[in-house]
Amino acid sequence: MKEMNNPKWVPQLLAWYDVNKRDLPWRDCGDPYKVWVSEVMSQQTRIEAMKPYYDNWMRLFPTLEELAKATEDEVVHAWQGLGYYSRARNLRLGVQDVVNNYGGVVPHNRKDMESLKGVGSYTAGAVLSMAYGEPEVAVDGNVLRIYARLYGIFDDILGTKGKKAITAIVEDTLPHDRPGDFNQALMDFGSAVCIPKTPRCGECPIVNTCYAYQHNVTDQLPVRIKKTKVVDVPIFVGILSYGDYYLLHKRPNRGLLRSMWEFPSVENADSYDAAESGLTELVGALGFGLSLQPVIVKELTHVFSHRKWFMKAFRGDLQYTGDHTSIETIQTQLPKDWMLIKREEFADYAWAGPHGKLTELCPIVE
DNA sequence: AAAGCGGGGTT
DNA sequence: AACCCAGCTTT
Repeated sequence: MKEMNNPKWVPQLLAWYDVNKRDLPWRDCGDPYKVWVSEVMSQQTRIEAMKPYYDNWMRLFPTLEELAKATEDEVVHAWQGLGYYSRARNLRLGVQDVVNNYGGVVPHNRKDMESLKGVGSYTAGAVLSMAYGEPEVAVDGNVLRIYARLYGIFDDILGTKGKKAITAIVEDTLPHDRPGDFNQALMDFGSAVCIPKTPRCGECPIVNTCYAYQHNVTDQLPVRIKKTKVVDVPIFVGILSYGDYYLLHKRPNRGLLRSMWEFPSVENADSYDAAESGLTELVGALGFGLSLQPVIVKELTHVFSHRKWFMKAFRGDLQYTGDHTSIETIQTQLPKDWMLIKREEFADYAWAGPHGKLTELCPIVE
């Protein structure tokens, strides 16, 4: 085994953790499934935001086997509102892999762990160290920030070079007697003391060995260079009803908010008239005529990581242009990615982000 | 190496 | 309005 460097800040951080650690339901439970779920839910997400989802998830899918049996629609529905829905789909696939090919036992080594869907370098290290006590690092945004400051790393921590440089130091400083506690100590420390904007150096237990503090460059570290451009997208939305039923569309099985339900919409239309003809064409292909009311009933803006929706919602009434027939018959004749449902059934489906907020414009049916 | 993928709290 | 969060996958 490689010789381990154990600088004095490591036991100091562990001592801080022993006093200040957060009490979290998946912590110190020794259950790799619970740790796995919590780690995936935490990706790019604050702990406070995912906690209620975690509790609900464990009620719905308490074990690997229960989750493996669930449908994709069920897991996405349980994930609704949390974002990055591929996490839910991949978690289900990864768990199925473990049940089918690993005898239901989460792997104990990094190679097998990282082969599971949705499990990357960070999540593998987190699960292995926290659930099994394996000496594996878990390098996330907190760790990159903390080490950049502690060791004066001026490489871009979002780039490959910076991440590799820091990972090498983390591997060198990982205490093999308490790897799980150490990784979690870095998370809690990064969330409470060594925070992104203005680090609380006044209450930091390891300032005496911090490069950024000693050299007075805490305002320069870490270096993060990001270049995401947010594209503006105007969207006209039709809240279209046929009697007590609303017409909904399932987004395609690729791209943003894939396979989630939305009200019929037209992107990038530059006028009401263009939107009206777009919606008329959509429902026309289903056998409906449309009377759209030219009054905006709701206007809202929704920001994603790489685009921004400017939504204008209108009401409309549908007329069936085919032979007079029952609602049940019309429903069966619709393509798979369209449906007519009542307001009271809305809660049974996963809504495409901001479309869920438009449901409040629909009358309550008791 | 860069882009795609959500939503919400903080500054 | 910018920043950033217990990142991973696809291109």
